[in-house]
Amino acid sequence: MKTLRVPEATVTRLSIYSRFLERLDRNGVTTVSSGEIAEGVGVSPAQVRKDLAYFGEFGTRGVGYNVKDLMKYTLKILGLDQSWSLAIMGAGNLGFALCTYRGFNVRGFNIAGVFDNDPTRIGKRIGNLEVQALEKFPEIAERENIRIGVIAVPISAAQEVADLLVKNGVEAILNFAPVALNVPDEIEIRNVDLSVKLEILTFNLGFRAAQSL
Amino acid sequence: MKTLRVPEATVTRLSIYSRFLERLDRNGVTTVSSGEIAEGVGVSPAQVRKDLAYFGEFGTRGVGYNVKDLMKYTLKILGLDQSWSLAIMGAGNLGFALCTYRGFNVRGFNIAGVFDNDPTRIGKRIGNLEVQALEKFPEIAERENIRIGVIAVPISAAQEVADLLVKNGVEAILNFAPVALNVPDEIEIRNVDLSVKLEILTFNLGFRAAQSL
DNA sequence: TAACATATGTGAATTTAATAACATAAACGG
DNA sequence: CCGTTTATGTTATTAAATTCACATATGTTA
Repeated sequence: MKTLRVPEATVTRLSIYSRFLERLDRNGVTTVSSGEIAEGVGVSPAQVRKDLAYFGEFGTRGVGYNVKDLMKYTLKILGLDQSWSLAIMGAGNLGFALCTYRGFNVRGFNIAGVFDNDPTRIGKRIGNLEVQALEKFPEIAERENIRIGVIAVPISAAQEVADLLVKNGVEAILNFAPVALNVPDEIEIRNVDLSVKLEILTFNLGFRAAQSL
Repeated sequence: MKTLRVPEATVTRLSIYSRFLERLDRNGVTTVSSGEIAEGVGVSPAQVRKDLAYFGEFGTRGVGYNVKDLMKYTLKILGLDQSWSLAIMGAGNLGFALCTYRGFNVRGFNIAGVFDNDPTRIGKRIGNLEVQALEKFPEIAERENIRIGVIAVPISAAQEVADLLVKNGVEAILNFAPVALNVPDEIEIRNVDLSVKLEILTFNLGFRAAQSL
């Protein structure tokens, strides 16, 4: 098998293309060109074609791409032709927002449990979920086949929660705590840092000001 | 002036170094090496030095970096030696979580207003803030000198809100709606897409499974 | 004070990603 | 059925980012 490494930036864009295609499909658009996708998501047409080329030939020369088909292909590539069970670790404001975030359901993610260790939060309902004690995680993780954990706890608890996830068979972690977590190499982990992008903005605003002196 | 373009990845890491340095400082650490920073945030030592080199020489050969000093430098570079007033647009669950997110205050961001157009939300309190009607934005933006707007509204309202921000002098936008917004070139805009990173995880889990066949 | 250990700063080499350019294939019109 | 148009897929080119390697500077010890 020809195993060509796919750049993470390509996967990121694929996820964005995929959602754009879903929108086109909902709007009844049947055919789309790389140029239109590029325009819609803010990249170059060559980039779109190059990204898709990692995975095969999906278009028709002189015509473009069939929206429904390409949508399905992108979903398949991203592993979204199946449903994934998530656990949200932490039922604070961020955990709450993640539990109720529509975007996850739409893309086939199923929030199978919310966990916290704060007694005042345990038992509370979030939508049709009930906040569970952390101790319940092993049992529920097994029953619900939870392969992905989302960490939405304070920095001080993040490593401990990551350990709990790993110990109970979670294979991938999305970490919202602004700290580098220590996990075995075989665990997929990505961080989402809410203030980093804000600081890119302030950097650029300052930088621009400096350059116009 | 020598204007060397700074890669965005460098700025991203700088933000992460900066926070790591604050943590070291809180823990009473006074000196740190590029290797220790690298270890702490998960990059290579050469990367740390290269990143810092865009902005000057901050260390002492054979010794390392003074934690307090380097922390101040990184904050300065990121534009965080001043306070920035933000507006959170959208008082849904995500907007709520962002309003109460500690990480922003810690880094010098001041949430100067929360806005929504839903009458059932307007007037509600979030911490010491009161949700304001969207119509109040121009007045409050001017009074509070809001230069950064955070979009936490549904896709359907995102472009309209972006237009409102731009029209009222906002210079930078952090967009949580999973859609490419149209703004003038001089506006700094960055997107945070909560499901993209999850889909990188599912892609990798699937990819790994495919490779082990 | 000389030799050694340590860790920065940086130019060169390497790797990786993005862009451009173009050959190829499909559709259409006369 | 041939020429024209269009848009893909792919190769070549350019650009960018990362890693490497080492010269340089500092502190320490004998």
